[in-house]
Amino acid sequence: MMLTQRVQVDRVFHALGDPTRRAMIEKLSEGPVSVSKLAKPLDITLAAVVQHLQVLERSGLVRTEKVGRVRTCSVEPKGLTVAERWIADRRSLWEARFDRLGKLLAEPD
Amino acid sequence: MMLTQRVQVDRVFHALGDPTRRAMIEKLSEGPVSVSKLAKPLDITLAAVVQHLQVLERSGLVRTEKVGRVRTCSVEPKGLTVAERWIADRRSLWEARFDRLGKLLAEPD
DNA sequence: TCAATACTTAAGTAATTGCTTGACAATAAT
DNA sequence: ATTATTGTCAAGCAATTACTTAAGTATTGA
Repeated sequence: MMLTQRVQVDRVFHALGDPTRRAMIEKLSEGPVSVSKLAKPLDITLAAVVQHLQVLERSGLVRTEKVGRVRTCSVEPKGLTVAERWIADRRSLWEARFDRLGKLLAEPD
Repeated sequence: MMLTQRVQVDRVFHALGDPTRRAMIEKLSEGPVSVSKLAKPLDITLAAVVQHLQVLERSGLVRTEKVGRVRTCSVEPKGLTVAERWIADRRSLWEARFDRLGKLLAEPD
């Protein structure tokens, strides 16, 4: 199912907006870990971590897979790409503006 | 005044976490505008826009200057760089992991 | 000078969010 | 078979956040 870009951007930036969730992504960038190992350094309950994990999964930033009783979490590179592209798009817009401004100053009427 | 990176990252991603604030940045990417012009398409009150603007300014994503009675807002490129770098750092970490995994698979003990 | 414009500020409200507790299910270890 | 581990789910609470209203200030225009 192909979600609109807008909704994807909304979810990704909302997910990245919370410092605990970013800390989780930072940890996962080093490699996949189980939910409880992910929770250990976070001084919140496991239940809270699971809730953050749901937000991260729905955003596409994290992928999880359960085998036996342990769920293993890992970063989903494509998720971060959504955020990267949004930022790059903004940058290209103001850079284009900056270029036009430069030309205008260089070649005054 | 040199803020710690962590606080900057917190503020930037918190600011980007709200869809209205992103819409404001999208508009500002096209060029500087006054507060009231920025507010026009946003179907919230001017006061609410000013509050979002304060968040954006404190995050370093937006810069404003008041001349006469009109405050002109523009994007601050350096702000987006903070977010870009955080993402790039995550990416480099899991790419390094991916490389090690590749070598491990290519040259089995 | 009087009115309109362009914000600003403070206070309060409503919605969202992050978190906890407690009960539960499934799997693994002894 | 019990017991411990690992995670899930639902309900509710507390803090934060987004927003509004209402009153005010400073600047510009007629």
